[in-house]
Amino acid sequence: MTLIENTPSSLDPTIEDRSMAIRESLRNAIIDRRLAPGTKLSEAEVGALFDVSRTVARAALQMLTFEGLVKTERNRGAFVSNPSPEEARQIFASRRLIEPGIVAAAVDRITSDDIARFREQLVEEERYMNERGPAARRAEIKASGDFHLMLASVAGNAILQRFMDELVARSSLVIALYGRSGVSSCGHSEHFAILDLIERGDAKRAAALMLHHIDHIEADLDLQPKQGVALKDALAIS
Amino acid sequence: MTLIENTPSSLDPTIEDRSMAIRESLRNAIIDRRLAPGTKLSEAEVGALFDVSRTVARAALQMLTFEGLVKTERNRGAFVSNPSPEEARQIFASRRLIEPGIVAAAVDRITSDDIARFREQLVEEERYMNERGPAARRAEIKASGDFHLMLASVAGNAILQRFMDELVARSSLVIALYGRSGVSSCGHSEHFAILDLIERGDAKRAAALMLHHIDHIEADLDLQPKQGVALKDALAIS
DNA sequence: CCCATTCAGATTGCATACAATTTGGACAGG
DNA sequence: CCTGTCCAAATTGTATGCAATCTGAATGGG
Repeated sequence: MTLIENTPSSLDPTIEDRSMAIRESLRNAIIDRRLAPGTKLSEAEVGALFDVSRTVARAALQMLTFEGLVKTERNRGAFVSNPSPEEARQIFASRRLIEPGIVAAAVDRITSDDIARFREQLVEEERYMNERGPAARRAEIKASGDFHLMLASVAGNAILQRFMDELVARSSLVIALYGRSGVSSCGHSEHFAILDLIERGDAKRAAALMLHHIDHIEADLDLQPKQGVALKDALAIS
Repeated sequence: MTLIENTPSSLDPTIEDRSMAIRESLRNAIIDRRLAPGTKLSEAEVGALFDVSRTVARAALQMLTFEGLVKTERNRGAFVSNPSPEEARQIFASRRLIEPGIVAAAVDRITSDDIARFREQLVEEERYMNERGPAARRAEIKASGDFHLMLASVAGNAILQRFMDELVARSSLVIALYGRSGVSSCGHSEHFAILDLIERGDAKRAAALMLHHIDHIEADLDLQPKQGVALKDALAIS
């Protein structure tokens, strides 16, 4: 019996669906800020870019719309989300609610292997911090978010992990729009401190520091309505 | 200038999309237990039922898949979700994390108008409780979930509200599969008690009671793997 | 009698064609 | 010059057709 299943490129097991692959690709482009908020994502254009029909491109855009990374207006098309200050506040309020619990769950489940992987990740994060240039900045933002996602993964709750996927991605958009300094420099050392507390099994302090950390991230934002956005929203409301 | 927009049936403003309407309809059928877990939802069948093409039906099923109410297997089709005991535990763990925070937020924002609406809702819930028959049971389950959703709506965070939409709907599926007594009778009185504490502004006790309430709901479950499900999962893993 | 193979029917995955809607500009009137 | 109307190009919404895949029963061999 021969293995007819030749598993063409199975690095990621979830690339069963081409629309899923496109979603991932666009997702990364959005959270990396290669696609700016407000950018139009026409079905034909996306389809041509990935060499698929509009049907598949449309499915990918629908998924991103569900995640809140893309906003579609009927008969007008899909655009990279342009979160309002109010949306930004809600995103961080949600994170304040969820992440301390994730940290507490991670304390109970984390292994020494996990901790080693976390340290590697934090070292990489540090490396990008010391580099210059927009590419390093993008990588730094991505790595910073990945810390929170790894934590969610260790916590062992697939549902919360999915919620965090969404919240971290949308946070990245918010920081791109309203961030004062790109990335708060204290964030990185706080990641280290949180990991230390988790390693020591101090769930209470780890959760408290995570709360503090989220406050810091949000404090670095300047949540004033952007001119263009405000105008657009006003038109949408009237 | 005549109003060409004749707004045919605009009770729900979000029925701009036919696929959205189908999603709502199927969603209600699933959480009402008119569609049992495991039921196959073929694109052609759904399309014929709602008099749309497979394209539109497919979009609705994709949305439900994203919400976790439907599970689709590639080249096989979509089925009403059959949550495993582990999934059930994760759903309730998520609710324990999120709902106390929602209650606390609701305390700060609730108006006397809201409270009146809540009391109406609870009276209706009580009415269904005293009725007999499967239709009343379905209505009771729905009403019981609606209490939690109204709370999320009052809390004023659209993101958390969407998370709760998903969690409550999936909880309904879990209760249908693993519920010992259908609906725990103490749940209703706890709803009243929670509302009272919210009205008095006692956020701490209200949140604590909500936690207790969720524990009660989960305690009423018998989270043993169902035979058929276990077999199916075993095949999927092997 | 049991088991592996094959094949037809059914269903999904995807592409394409057509209808409906929006948009921006041309154009006529004030 | 400004304004309102109308139309054509472009884009989305939807239906449908074809290819790929799965399922389950019929069939032939052991």
